[in-house]
Amino acid sequence: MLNELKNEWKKTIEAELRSYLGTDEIPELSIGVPPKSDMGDAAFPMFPYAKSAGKAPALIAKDIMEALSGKDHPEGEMLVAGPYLNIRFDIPSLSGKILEEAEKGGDLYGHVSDLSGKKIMVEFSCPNTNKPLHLGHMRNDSLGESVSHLLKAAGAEVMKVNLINNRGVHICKSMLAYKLFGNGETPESTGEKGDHFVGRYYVRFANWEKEAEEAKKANPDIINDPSFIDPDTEAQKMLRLWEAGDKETRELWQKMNDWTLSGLAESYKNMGISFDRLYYESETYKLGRSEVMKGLEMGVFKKEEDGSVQVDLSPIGLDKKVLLRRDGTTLYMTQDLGTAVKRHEDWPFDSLIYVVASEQNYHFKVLFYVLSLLGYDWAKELHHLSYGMVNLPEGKMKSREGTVVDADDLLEELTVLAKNEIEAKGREEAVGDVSETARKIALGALNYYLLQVQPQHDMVFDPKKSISFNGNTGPYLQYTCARISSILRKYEEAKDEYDGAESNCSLLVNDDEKLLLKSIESFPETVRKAALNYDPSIIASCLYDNAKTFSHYYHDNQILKAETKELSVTRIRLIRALRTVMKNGFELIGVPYLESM
RNA sequence: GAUCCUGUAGCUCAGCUGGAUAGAGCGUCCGCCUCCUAAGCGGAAGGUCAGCAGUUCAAAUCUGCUCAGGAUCACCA
Repeated sequence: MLNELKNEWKKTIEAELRSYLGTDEIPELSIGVPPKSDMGDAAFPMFPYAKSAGKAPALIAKDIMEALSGKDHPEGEMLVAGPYLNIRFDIPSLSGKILEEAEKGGDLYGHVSDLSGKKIMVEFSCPNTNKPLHLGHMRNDSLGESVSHLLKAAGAEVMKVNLINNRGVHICKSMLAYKLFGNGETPESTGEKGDHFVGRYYVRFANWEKEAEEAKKANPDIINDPSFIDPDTEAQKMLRLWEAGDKETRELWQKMNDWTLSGLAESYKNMGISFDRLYYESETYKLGRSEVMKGLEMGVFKKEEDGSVQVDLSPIGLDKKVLLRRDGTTLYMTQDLGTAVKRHEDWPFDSLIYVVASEQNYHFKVLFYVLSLLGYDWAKELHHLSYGMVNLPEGKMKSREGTVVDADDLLEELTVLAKNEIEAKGREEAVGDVSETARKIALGALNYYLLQVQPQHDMVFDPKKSISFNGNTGPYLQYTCARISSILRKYEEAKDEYDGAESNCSLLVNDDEKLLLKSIESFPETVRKAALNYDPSIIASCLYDNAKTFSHYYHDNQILKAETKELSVTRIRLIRALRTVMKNGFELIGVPYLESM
């Protein structure tokens, strides 16, 4: 609505400028926003026309305003602010329409149709089955889930997929450690969550490996000692057994995978993450071979003298890449090739988005190129949503140094903190289910924290300070929304008192009310921008601005006991529309909505 | 060495399709609960937007170079 108006103004002013300057060739007029709301709602700078007019920008602004004021022009009031020609819209007269849109839209307000008819697959998470999730995975999961919601809100049909990395030598490592040191214990017998149980054996292997290294360093001859077992050699041996389908190895593998996966499923559930389809690397890792063979026949790949198959990447400024080992076995790249092709067969998508850390930029650049060499025209619709690392104040998280922030632990700690807050404020009764509310606050805090940073940027997480419930945080947004809900509840309870009072949008005249109206009006535009850029941080900052404005508004103005009943009823409409925007926005960034907190 | 990413307040981050006085939160200091939830609100202090040069009427924003940090460049995944 406001955008259309701005564009109409732009065209009108440009037309006037053409006749003013006596030429059709004028620089495009840019649309800005004045720094303060009392300066108007749209700003058109006149600088670019100063030279050809031979006049100061301020004078041009004045002339154009005078010229236009006698003519037909779009809705709004012109004012000159130095070198700018500003337009002030009559927000109160538009506010009825704005609120109606939001009321009509309801839970779907903010949804747009830019991507309607598009089928988009989003791949994210992709855990290993040898350890639990950590903070880095959480950023991936939050992003993947949020982007999926954004794409749906933009009209797309979305398929969320996960690729479980359940094979390879790293998986064998935890299996081997369990086999040697496990003594038959199980998650049930120790009372551990399955993924943590298996993860403990993965760590056990790493320690064993370290001990063996030291033993070898102390006594190089030890490798000839028949009683010495080299961990890495042993793990490789196990991998070969696995690939050969050895019954005992496969059974152990199956058992440990199940343990991990049931643990991961619980974590996903707690984090509000879900998938429409799971792919398992054990089922996909061989899929790429026939694609590579096809490429060989097509002549786009080359068989080297040593028997390996390689692709020449010089057209995209890179070196060479092996696609099939000389022994004919497959690689990560081979697997991803096959998986992509299979996915397109399973569900012919218009676009596939890989949510994977920026460390793998090279891999995806090559993958997309190779798929295009194979003649898949959908290869150009593949996107790598590359996101930055989550670092600690002292640098990278390192499992060896035990600095990895475990996902379950973090969520649990936050839940306890939230619970303490609820109790400290004496809100147990108001909140109802304390544990459930605490859990939702924790989740809101975490998702908001992870999503407020632009995906591409690395971020720093300080376990001691980072997650707070005050200020620019998820709980602040939840709190603001809960206050709105509280007012709306009270209004419903005392509705009789407002009988006969009609809402009158022309009463919404103060600055905060105008800001909120503008934000409500532009919410669909905000969603569109976030969806098309795969960037949830745009939603996060919009919601934060709203919460901030509302808090200020709330502090200075009575809603239920405004000067007149009419005004109260109108403000109720405003904050109800605001809650719609907040709630719908929450949905997009994984912040649970709370009726009360 | 090559390629890519990043550098904005003490810390964590916005702002970047060039436009008016560079914004938040945390932390520090000072105020505000007879009032719809103080997980709140207001105020103060805090900046050479890494540096240099260029393009432009106008540069945190675009270009180049320099410096600093990170990632990648495996017949690992």
